[in-house]
Amino acid sequence: MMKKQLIMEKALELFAEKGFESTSIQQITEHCGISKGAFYLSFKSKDELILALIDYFMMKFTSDIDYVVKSTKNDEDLLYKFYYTIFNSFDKHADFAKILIKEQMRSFNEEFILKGRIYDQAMDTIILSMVERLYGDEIEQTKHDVMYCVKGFMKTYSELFLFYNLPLDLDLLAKSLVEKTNVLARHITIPFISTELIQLRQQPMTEEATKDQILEILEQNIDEIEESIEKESLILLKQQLVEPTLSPAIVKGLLENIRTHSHCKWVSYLLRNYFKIQ
Amino acid sequence: MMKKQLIMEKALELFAEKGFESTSIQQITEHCGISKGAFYLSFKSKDELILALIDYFMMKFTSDIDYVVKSTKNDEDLLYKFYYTIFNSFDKHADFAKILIKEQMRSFNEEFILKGRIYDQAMDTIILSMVERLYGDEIEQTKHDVMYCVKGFMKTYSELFLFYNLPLDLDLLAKSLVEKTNVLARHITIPFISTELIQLRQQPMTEEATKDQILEILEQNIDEIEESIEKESLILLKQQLVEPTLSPAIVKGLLENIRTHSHCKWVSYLLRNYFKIQ
DNA sequence: TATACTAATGACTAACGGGTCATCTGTCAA
DNA sequence: TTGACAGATGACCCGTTAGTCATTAGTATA
Repeated sequence: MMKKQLIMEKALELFAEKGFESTSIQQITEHCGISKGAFYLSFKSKDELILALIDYFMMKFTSDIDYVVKSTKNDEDLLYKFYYTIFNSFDKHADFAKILIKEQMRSFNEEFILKGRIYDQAMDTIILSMVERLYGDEIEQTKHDVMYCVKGFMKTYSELFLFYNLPLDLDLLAKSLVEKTNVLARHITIPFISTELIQLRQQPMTEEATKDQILEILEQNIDEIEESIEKESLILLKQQLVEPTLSPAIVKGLLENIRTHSHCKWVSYLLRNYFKIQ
Repeated sequence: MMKKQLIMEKALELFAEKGFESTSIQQITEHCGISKGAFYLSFKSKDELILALIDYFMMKFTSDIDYVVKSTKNDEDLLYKFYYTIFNSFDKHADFAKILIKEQMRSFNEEFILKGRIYDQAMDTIILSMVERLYGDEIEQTKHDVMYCVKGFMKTYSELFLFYNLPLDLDLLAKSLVEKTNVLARHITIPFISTELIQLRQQPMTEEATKDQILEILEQNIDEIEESIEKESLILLKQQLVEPTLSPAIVKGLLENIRTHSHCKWVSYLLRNYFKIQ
């Protein structure tokens, strides 16, 4: 509802400025112009608010970038579109990007770490698939290093405009990083990150959303939105999940119908992976 | 004195685990086996403790790496030694490295930001001088990008072993990053970070230690250490600062005398820059 | 032993944190 | 006008925090 949105927006501003822990509920409610009690009508606790924010934006980021990678047919454009989309999202949602970088590794809550790792690995998978597609078997040995460098570029270069308020030339930044990525991928020969290392890193969890989990989110989404093409698409996708009858082309079309709907981005991402749709 | 050292060491462990804000004085004193009052005999406040820790380690890191870069004559070894030294320091002082990365951008205190920026820029200067020396004028346009990528590698790759407890092959890591750096420096043509951008980033402050500031630290150091070659060297260097009479060779020798003394690393770094000693 | 002085203690304060709940307000149907 | 009820309020609870200070323990000197 309205209130929840307001609180999330206003809290985000404060979190970006001072971090989670240094921002009190008092300050949030004052910034919203509501009472303390009203806050607890929308969220059960401060942690729930934080988790809601993380989920909201990370689902957005992850599904957006996954779509860009999977839908771009031309390999020539792929890297450019990838970087452009990433930094454009960071720029548009600068407040969240800031807290993402600021709070990245903080371990004050088990659940936060788990959430963080899940999205981190989703991003790893997306980047790795892109790297494999672009450079093929030739870089089998060094692909994880390339993936890791791409992540490094993302984080390092985003700090430049997030924390120093420097003017951002998105086009130049993307082109510059495309070149750097290509140069690295085509010339490096000494891998540091081996497959074993990656597996060790991932050992704590390998959350693959199950059919039931997707179904649950799907039903929740259906309840939330009003009668529309999107709602119909969701219902059809739900039936397809329970009992597959439709052709891949139809499924892909249905997914396209819901892709841009802000509430359905995440379920669209999950379904794309579940149905193995490019 | 003894107590101060104990508190710093024990606090570091807790900070690395839970962060500054989530660690209370109570917990620190319990972990030290001392009373709360005893803490305040050594430090005026929690902030003073944090600043002392930052200064202690950042001076160490910065002066160590500066010395390595300036004292390595063979260009072939330079990058390798650079990366090796950095990651070795991070590995040896993992607790501090963790809080450095965790708390990097947190802005709960103006003074911390300033401190952070000063050391950040000192590191920028060191890396840039190394890049200029290794690759010369050919990369005039892209040198800042190369410098920034080196910093990115440092941060990104250190997370791998700091937060995932993965086994670390220092030699392989250094070799792997040397290759990556060389590849980037020799092939990239599209600069993103221009000189103007760097200047904009640095505008808030360009702390160049003045003669008086160095003198002050020098006197403090002289008071702190006992009669020894190091103390004599410091006194001679102080005289040289007030009234230059000694030859560069002698100054260099004196600096070498104090370089390894843990209390003098920072003043040695400042003097090396002041006297323009390679 | 008496004195003087420093090092150390921990009960205490004041402030602030997240979270609760009795109370109030505004609206709408009867 | 009355009653019912969802939405909103903020005083209040209780735990925790940084920081203080009167008191005590320990030790060196006379």
